Amino acid sequence: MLLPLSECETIRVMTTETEKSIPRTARERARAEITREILDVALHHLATDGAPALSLRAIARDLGMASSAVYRYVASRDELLTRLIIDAYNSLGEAAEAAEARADRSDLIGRWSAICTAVRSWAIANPNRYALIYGSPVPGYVAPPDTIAPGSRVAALLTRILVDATASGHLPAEITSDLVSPAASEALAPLREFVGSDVSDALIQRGLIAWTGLYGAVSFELFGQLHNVIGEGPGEREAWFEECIRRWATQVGIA
Amino acid sequence: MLLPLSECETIRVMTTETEKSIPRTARERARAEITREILDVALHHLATDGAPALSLRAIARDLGMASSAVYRYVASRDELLTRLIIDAYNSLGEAAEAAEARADRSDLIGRWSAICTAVRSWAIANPNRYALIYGSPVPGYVAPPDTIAPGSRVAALLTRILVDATASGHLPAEITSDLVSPAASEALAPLREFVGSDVSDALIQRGLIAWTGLYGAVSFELFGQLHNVIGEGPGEREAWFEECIRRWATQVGIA
DNA sequence: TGTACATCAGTGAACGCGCGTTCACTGATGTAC
DNA sequence: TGTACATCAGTGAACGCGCGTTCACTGATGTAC
Repeated sequence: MLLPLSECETIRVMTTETEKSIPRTARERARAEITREILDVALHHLATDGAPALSLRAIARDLGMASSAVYRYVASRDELLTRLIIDAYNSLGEAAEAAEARADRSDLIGRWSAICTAVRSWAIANPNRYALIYGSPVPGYVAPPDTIAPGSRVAALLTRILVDATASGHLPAEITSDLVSPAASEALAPLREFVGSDVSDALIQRGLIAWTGLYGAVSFELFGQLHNVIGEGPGEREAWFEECIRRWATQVGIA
Repeated sequence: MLLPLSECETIRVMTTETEKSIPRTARERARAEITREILDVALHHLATDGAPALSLRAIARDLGMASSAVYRYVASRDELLTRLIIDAYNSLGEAAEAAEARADRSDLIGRWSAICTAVRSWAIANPNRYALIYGSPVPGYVAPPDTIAPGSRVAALLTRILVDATASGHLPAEITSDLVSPAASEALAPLREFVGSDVSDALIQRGLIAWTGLYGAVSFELFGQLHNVIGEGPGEREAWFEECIRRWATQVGIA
């Protein structure tokens, strides 16, 4: 699910100008517009009924066209799902990137916090899109490789903080002296290719736990696993999440 | 999703002898047997095709009976789902309890580790059952209150370790002196009722993060989010998970 | 600028499938006298 | 122990629904001369 950091910059450009040159002919313009409409309606169905209930016929119905006409724009239901997945990853990635960009570069904890908060906010605003990318996989559906790059955007942001933290030289001793078992170090090989060689195994491992912890916490909240665990009054969930952020940041030595 | 600790002991008894007194008449015996068969076939379908594809008609077909006959044993598809959910929670809970019981009572880290490992092993052995209870909720389905108690069993085990850790007096100073924001403390109120008043807010918060982290890690592994992140060679995932356990345990002050 | 042909969007009917659930009915099992 | 009645399991047909996908076709838009 990850791409080397070096390639990540290009992705951002690619995805934002995904609708490349302005369409010339009337046909091309109409095509782009209707494709957009189909995706919008699909997104709306996704938001209200969830992915399993997503149906090409229902989309066609909403758009007032024959169900067969949709096939001029979308090859199959699976392809539509793939587009929605990529779209969701990009939407989440953009939200996180925008939030992180607002923080001072040297304010590592501020950047960390901005990302976590953005992920949670986006998930709450788009529960079904979140479930689509981070919930249980749809049985029988296999995500094509095009989803990998968009799916790496948030992770890339977090990783960059670890790199910067290492470069700053301010990491606490307990982390710089911390070691990881040789077997675990080996298991981190794929990530190492992504992160580069400056960051220590221990810090990678800690970052990884924070990363899985972030999504674990958001998923639990979203999927109802925190009922009767964390209060649901105004601000309570936020206060709790703040504490989580603080602890994750401490874990990776930037708090 | 949680029940006061005091009530948890009784649940264990309840659920293990859920098939109460031995059925007397032939009819009752047959009924119990066929109900069992229906659940078994449902479980098998769940394992191979996942929850969304679960169908009463398919189950009837496999059992060689008319589709309408299933309704003598199961009120509706939703009710069947509920039974499978409860069953899954109990199966997971029993696995975790059994593993934890094998550790010495005073060996807190051993108990902690046993629980985490049991959860992961069970999830890997039963991916669709895991997805059923910890994956994205089925749109339109609402879990009835009967699922709460079985769903609390693992959490109860972890909580008891926090209680014992507090009672032991061996918690490191950084935890006993750690504080949580007043707002977060308030948010923890529902949990506090579950845990009792001995355990500090900070420790509850840390336990909570470890808890969500555990399921976050297992979900990520199971749902394919760790592809190209953690190596998939023999023992690599296990080595990585061991490190996670170690860090979570450190977080709650028992490592 | 005008015509001939190719390209493409959209239609409507059809195929073949599966699903959950209900209902009137038959026949076996259990129970009370 | 035997009979009369009630209970229950299981059948098969039906209702009404929705789905993904294909295909031959019409009519509009684009292109090359």
